[in-house]
Formats: sequence, structure tokens, C-alpha cells
Amino acid sequence: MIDKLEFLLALAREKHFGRAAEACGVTQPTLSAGVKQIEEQMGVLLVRRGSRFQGFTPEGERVLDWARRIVGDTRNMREEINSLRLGLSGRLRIAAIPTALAMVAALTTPYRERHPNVQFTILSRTSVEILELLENLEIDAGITYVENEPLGRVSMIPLYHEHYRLLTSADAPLGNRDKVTWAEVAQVPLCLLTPDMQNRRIIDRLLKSAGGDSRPTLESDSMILLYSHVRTGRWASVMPEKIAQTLGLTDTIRAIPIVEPEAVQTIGLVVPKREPMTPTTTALVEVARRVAPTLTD
Amino acid sequence: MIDKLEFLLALAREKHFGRAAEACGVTQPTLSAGVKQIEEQMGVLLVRRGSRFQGFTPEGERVLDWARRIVGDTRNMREEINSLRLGLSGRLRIAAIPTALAMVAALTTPYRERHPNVQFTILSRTSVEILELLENLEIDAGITYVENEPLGRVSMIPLYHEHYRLLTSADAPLGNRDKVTWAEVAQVPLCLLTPDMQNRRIIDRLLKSAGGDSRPTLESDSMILLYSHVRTGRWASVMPEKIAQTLGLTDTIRAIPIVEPEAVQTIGLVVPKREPMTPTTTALVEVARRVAPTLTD
DNA sequence: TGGGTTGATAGATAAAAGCTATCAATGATA
DNA sequence: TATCATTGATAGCTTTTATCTATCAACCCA
Repeated sequence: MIDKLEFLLALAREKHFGRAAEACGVTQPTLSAGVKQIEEQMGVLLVRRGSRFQGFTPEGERVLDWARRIVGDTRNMREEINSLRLGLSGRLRIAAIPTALAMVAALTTPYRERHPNVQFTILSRTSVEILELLENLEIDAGITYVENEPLGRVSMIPLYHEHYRLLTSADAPLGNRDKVTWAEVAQVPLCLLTPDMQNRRIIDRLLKSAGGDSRPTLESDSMILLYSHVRTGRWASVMPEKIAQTLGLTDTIRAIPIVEPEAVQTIGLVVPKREPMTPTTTALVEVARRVAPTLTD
Repeated sequence: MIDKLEFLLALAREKHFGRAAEACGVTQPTLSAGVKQIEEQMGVLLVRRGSRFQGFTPEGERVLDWARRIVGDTRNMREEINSLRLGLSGRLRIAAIPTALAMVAALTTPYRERHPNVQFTILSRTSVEILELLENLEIDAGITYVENEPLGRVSMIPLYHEHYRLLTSADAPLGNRDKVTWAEVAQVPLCLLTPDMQNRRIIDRLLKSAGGDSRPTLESDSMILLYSHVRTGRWASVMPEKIAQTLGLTDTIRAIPIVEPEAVQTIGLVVPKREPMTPTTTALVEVARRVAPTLTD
């Protein structure tokens, strides 16, 4: 029964019988039969079909909601019992927005000191994707903007604030300044994240409200790529302070505070709101609460 | 998998492999194999055995806790989907303390007007048993004293207050009074509920604090039996006002308020604290909230 | 020590779940 | 409009799992 519910979850993720089957490690007919069996047990069609997957019926959506809960609880049970036997172990799956990637180590390092047998998988995702992954039980926790409304299904632990800096060569225009305004930044050709990233949308908004418009010369979904361009001395970017520090500032590359307005975004840990949480997630929340005061400025 | 978890729940209820198997509608070897299979999947012994059932290991207790949640959610899912198809239907299982039995009709009657396809099973149980039945998913709701600490796992909706009355023949001693004290009641031979009932323990406490002691001439777990004795005119009893009214007062039988102190107990509806509740339970809570103001005095 | 109780084990059988191969329906493309 | 690719359903077969009956070993109590 629980396996069949997992079929349903995979189908919701993949929106495709064949790929969902592959994700579950079974063949397509097996998955089809499993879905049909749940439908028979419930006495209602759950999936709208028509020679291809067309989404779920209203009843299907409700079943999906329950399935997420039931499957999630089953996994949590397994993990809790394993932890009782072996101490904290297993794999903690975390997704973070790119600008927060550098801060993840502030959580994983103290975590690992306490619980050396836990392994990590850390993904770089957009804030929207992170919430989806949490919903679909594909990650245990996310690190993202806490202003993204909590949806009621997740708990948020604030971690630190993003302060924006103009990253630029010292001998470029503005390169010798102690601080710059958003209006000034809007005049410079920039390397920024792609528009699907919330960070980019925040910066766009700030540039626009300062009277400029956002036409970055270069877009990427990788902070490394942006930074490597800045390092050439020929490009500039806008980045949160922390990640700029982590990537390292040289004599020639400066991170200049941007004011008017002094924009701040809060970044936090996001975990599914479900009691009880898995032991590994509980431990992560503990670490987050412990280190958060040391990160805030 | 879920079936196996049901085996475990049955075993926790029955504390006996054979009876648990019977309750699940399978043979004893099947249940034994099912339990063993979960133990293998978890990699831990869950049941302490030794030629007979000896309880659960600590890991077993944790698995039981999860199993209750998972099995409960699965049933709730089924019921919710059924309700979407057929409107509100199914069976609502309620257990009430004996002194509240007469008040159940105040819930079931308006409920049935709105949702005529829901059937009821109503059990008379002690307050302790009601909480156990709720834990074990054997009832959907209870009606009991709300002072019984909520345990965090249940929600309580206050319904009405129990006021105590001396039920006695008009020509018996005290029979002509407008009110009596607990100290006076303590002098009269009484028919009371058995000591496993909280109502009895409450009355015992009141009698004792008034300086009397509680040596009822007759004990029973049935309010009908108590009342039928009072009706003979030769016995007296202490009952909540509402049930006395329901059983009917004749010219010869009076219900006399008992004062010093004027004791009041709050009775309420108790449902599992789990979101979302089943549609039938949700409807019951709605009815309870609606009728409660009309019951309170 | 013997009878009754309890849960485990063995062996047989029935039920299910899964796979491969194939088909029908749909949609896109030339 | 004819052709081809995609997608999910279906059929038939095999393997695996679940369950039953019958029996056994351990234990308890008298």
C-alpha cells in the first residue's frame, strides 16, 4: 500500500508514467497497475488520463496530500529507529539558494562535529524549487529567504541577513568608493544571477526603484561563474556580503557597501512542519538555533 | 506494510498474538510473520517475547507511536475520499462516560439532521478507557471530563456542566428539602457507580471533604440500574442534574440540589488532535461547538 | 509430572506483484 | 493526409509474497 502511494508521489513529481516508474525502480506497467489499484480501493479516479498524463482529479489531489504525509511519516519512523540503533546516521538532504551556499558550511561543520556519522547531500536550487522539494519529501531542509511566505507547512529558523555589496575591480569606475548608491550601481554593466533566482529579482527591484533598469551584461545560475568574471577585473557584480567574503577578496577586487536604501534580506533554515521531526532534522534545527546568533550582525 | 502496522496495533491492544490475529482476521502464524517482518525491516526487535507476549521494546514503543499515526492517517484518507464521493457517510464511533450518556442525543440528533447517512456506534466507558480507545483508534471521539489532562494528543470542546443532585423519594429522610449539604448526603445509604468511574471518585471526594465517608449500599456500572433502584422509593443516589432529568422525575422522586460546596464538573467532547480530522469528526466538532451554548447553564 | 496455553516453525497453496512484449490512441510532422 | 514517435493500457507469464493448516517446543500451573 505504501509503495503504491510512493508511485503516486513519483507521478506527481514526474508528471509522466514512464519516468515515474523509472524513479521508483519499477517498469511502467507496474506503476500503472499500482495507481489503478489505489483508484479501485478508493473507488474514485485519481489521475486524469487521455492518452497521456493530464494531472490529478480533485480527489487525486487530496489523496496526494495524504500520501505525502503517510509516506513521509513512514520514512521518519525508519530513520528514528535507525538512529536509536546506530546513533544519528543516514543522509541529510539540504537545498540552498546559490547566495547562501557559502553559509551552509556554518551549519554542516558544527553538525558533523556532534554527529560524525551523518552524510550530507547539498543542492543549489531556486527558492521556489526548494519549497517544492520540501513538499515532495525530496529534501529534509532548505536554506532560503524567510520572507517567502511559510505556507503553514514549514517552520523557519532565521539564520543571518544578506547585505548587498558591489563587487568590482579597484581601478574600475566606482572602484575607489567607500559606498555607492543603487542609482550608481545601475549605471555599471553587471554580472547577475538568472531571473528565476529570487536574489536577482530582489536586485532588479532595488535597481528599478533607484531609477535605473536592470540589463546585466551577463547572467548565470552559478555564483562561481559570476565571481570568476569579476576576478578578471573587467566585470562587476552585486553579491551578498557573506558570499563575497567567502569567495575571497584580493587587493584589486573590492566589495563596496551599497546604500540608499541599505537593503537587507533574512535568510533562514526551512524544515517541514511535522511533529515529530526526524532525529537528523531535529539536530539540524538545534545547530541552526545555536549558530544563528553568531552569524547575525 | 500498513497491514503489518495494523498487526502491531492489534498486538498492543490485545497483548496476545492469538487474539490480535483474530482481531485482524488472520491466523496466528500470519500475524507472527508480519510482526517479524517489520522487525527485520527495522533491524530491531520490537516485541519482547519469552514463550509469551511480554510487551514491547523501547524501539517497539516508538514504532507503535508512528504506526498509530500512519494507520490513522490512512483511514482518514479513505474516509475523506469516500465523503467526497458520497457526501458524509460511514460510521462515527463515540464513547461516553455513563453520566453523559443522556447528553449524547443532544449531539447525535442535530448531526443526523445535517448528515443523515452517517451511522453511530456509542459505547459507555470509563474516562480512562475513553482516552485509551482514542489512542488506539478504536473510537473517533469521546465524551468525558475535560479536567482529565488533555495529554497533548487530543482536542477538547467543552459541552456542559455537571451539577449534582440527590435523587430520592419524597417521603424519605431529606426528601422534602429544597437543598441538602454533602454532609447530609453522606448520612444516607446511596446507590453509586463503581469506583472505576471518575464520577464515583468525584462524589467520594466530595463526601469525604464534607466529613462523611462513602460506603454506598449498592454499586453498579449502569445508570439505568441505579435509577431503577431509586424509582422503588427505597433507595437514593447522587446523579448529575441532566441525566436525572432525562430519566424522568415522578411526583414521588425528587432531584434535590446538593450544596456546600456546589460542585461543578465540565464535560466535553474529546477528539484526536490531528490535522486534518476526518470529515465526520470535523462535522461532529462543528455540531458540538454549535450546541454547547444551548447546554450550558 | 501432566494438561493447558502460547508463540514459533514447516510445508503446501493461493494470491499478488512484477516483468516482457505488444497494442491502441494521440499528436506532431512532412 | 499519411507517417512516425510518444504515451499509457493490456495480455500472458514468472517470480515472489502472503496466508493457511498442522505441528512442535517452551513454559506455567497445579
